[in-house]
Amino acid sequence: MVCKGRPKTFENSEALEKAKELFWEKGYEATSLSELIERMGISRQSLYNTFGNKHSLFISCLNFYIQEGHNTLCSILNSDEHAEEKLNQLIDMFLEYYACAKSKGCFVSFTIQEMAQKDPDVKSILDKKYSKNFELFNQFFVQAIEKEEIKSTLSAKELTDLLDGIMLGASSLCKLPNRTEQTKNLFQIFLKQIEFIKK
Amino acid sequence: MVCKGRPKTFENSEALEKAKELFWEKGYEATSLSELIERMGISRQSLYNTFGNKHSLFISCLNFYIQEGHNTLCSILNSDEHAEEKLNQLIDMFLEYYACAKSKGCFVSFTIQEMAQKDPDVKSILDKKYSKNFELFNQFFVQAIEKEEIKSTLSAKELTDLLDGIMLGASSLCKLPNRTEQTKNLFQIFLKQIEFIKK
DNA sequence: TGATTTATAGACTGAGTAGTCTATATTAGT
DNA sequence: ACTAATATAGACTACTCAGTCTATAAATCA
Repeated sequence: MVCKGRPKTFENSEALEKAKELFWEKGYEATSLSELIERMGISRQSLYNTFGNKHSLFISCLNFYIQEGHNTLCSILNSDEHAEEKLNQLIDMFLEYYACAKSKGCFVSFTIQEMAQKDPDVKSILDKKYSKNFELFNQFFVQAIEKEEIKSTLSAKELTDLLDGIMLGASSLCKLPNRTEQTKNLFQIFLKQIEFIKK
Repeated sequence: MVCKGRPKTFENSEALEKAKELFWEKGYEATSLSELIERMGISRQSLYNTFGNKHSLFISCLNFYIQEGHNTLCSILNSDEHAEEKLNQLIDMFLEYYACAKSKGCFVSFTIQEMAQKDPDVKSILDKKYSKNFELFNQFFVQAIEKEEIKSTLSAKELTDLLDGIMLGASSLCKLPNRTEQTKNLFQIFLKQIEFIKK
């Protein structure tokens, strides 16, 4: 079914991806519509037609980013690998994607700081994201302990809280200059909490 | 020595304090000069006469905040108490002042996210702040181990990195709704890394 | 070809921005 | 009382902001 009318010159998902990167770099307030239009490569009217307004575009970007992150997380944690391998993959992914290579930090962390308190929509999205995240990690640690792949003096819940907290900390730390070593070190300290059992 | 001319109707430090609170709440970009003037209770021209412009006012606020925090930290860590008591005071102070009571989070964490990458002045200030912070914590742990007040499977440097990381994480986490327990829990997990030795 | 529908380029709007200027108020010193 | 110096209230400027409007372009369908 082809539609009537002049066809769009862009893909929604590609434009959204570019908007996401700009908001990720600059935050909500510092990003202007002119910049968005330029970066997304679409006209002003097309932006409003397709994405509503600046705020709803931001919300779409945030949800898009969160969904991507969730998919990546699931694909790592739901594999058939040993828990140690999964954790290493998780940490490598985090360091590569968020923390070190580009020092971009994490869009969600940025948004927590900038928007969580003043924007109810954002607050609700972030709240749900972290609840879901918690469930995912917690389930992983519970199962890994049950399967006797790992042992720790910390409980599954404590390991979850600690990993969550360290990831949040790391995504701020990595935005400072020359903190790559310290950022990586945080995760090494986390791994020290766990004894891995190979069968 | 009294100066010529019409006297100011405000104290610099009081006005700065109020500006600091506004920037802390809203960040740099979302805070307008009109709001600053209103909150500080001074005239527009007085703001420019006394503090330069919006950017230099922000820098002054940031330095002011960092200096306050540093003083508090020093007064806790340089006391004659046992290391356990010092750590408890530190954590209580952090939770009370930054994390829980007001859920305001930490001005520095906010600024890392919003400004560290794009503003060289801010970047340099934050870099120095965290280097100084690291030295302070590291020295504390080195001495506490030397004095045999604490023992840990982690080194002084690792304890320092972990505490730094957890504080950064906590100051993001606490901005989300209903994360008080999880925020507090992070520090309890940290304390589990340490065995305290009473004489 | 002509009617209809959708997309786009770019002008436009009203509000708000950071920062400046001007006129006046309030002090100290002579 | 007059001068010099500083502070302040508020008008003003040039610009940018998010969002809208208009005219035109490009497609389908009859």
